Amino acid sequence: MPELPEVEVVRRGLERGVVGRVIDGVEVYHPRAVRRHAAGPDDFAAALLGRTVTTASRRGKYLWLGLSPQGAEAAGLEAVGAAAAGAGAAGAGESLLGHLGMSGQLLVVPPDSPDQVHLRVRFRFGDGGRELRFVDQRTFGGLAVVSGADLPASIAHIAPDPLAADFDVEHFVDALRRRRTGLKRALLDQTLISGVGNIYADEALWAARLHYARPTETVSRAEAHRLLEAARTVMTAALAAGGTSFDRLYVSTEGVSGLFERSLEVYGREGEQCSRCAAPIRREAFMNRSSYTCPVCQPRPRRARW
DNA sequence: AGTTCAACCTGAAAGC
DNA sequence: TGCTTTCAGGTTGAAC
Repeated sequence: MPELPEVEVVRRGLERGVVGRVIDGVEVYHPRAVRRHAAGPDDFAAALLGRTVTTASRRGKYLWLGLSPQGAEAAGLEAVGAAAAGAGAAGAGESLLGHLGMSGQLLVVPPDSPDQVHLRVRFRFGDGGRELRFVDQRTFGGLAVVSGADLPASIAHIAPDPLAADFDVEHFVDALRRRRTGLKRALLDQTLISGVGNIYADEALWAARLHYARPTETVSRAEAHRLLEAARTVMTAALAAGGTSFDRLYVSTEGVSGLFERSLEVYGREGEQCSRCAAPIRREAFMNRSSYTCPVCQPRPRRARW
């Protein structure tokens, strides 16, 4: 699934492709895609009609589109201005919140382009231009209209991500060392640090020369800083490359794959040589998925914790 | 209260 | 060839 860099690529595409436009048609083809919208698919569609998309935001792997106030659909630009003026009030406004899950895509495509096999929701716009389509093979992702524009209340539990301006490094270091779990489990816990998934967790741990089973309480402050810096470096580089695409399940809003796969050091490289020490990269089962490490650069701790 | 794990899905690839 | 098993970028809710 898309992790922070991939979701940020999509957010930028939405900013270019749908901000400032008026939604004038919503079709939900699979109710599971809007299961987080408690009032159901019909209410989901009705709540969006006539509203202007004002902003495209992201925290970790969640993204959301700010919506003009209901009933302010008359003129697109006017609505944008009204929403911007009201954005100062805490908790005000509504948003279209989305998560891509393991296989979700948000595509901005011409209305006459053929429907994708796993098309779940279609959004048409008043200008008759490109549509927004939510496509999701496995339906782990989803969309909902929620309250809150700055940070929707429903994702208040998600921690800031390491590329966010408000990420508090010292708070993260303290919170990490207070945990009683394995280091990779902590990295994947979106309430501690968000945006990191299985790929970038393994890449950051390799770059910081730390093993995933290190008990968090034994991680020094310096090691925690090193790990965070590694995560920032690898995700920034991945973003510059357009993200990581193993297959066609992750693509940008334009349908373009990312190129970072070729820069991965350990993830998906079982048996290949570590670029630092030439030892063969090892793959192990971990939390019903896989972890990739260099057995030499990242020795297993004597006291390991999964 | 903090931590862990099964469950939610579809499809491609590997195994037999 | 075809059937079965395994695996895939994630999150939640409930159990411990």
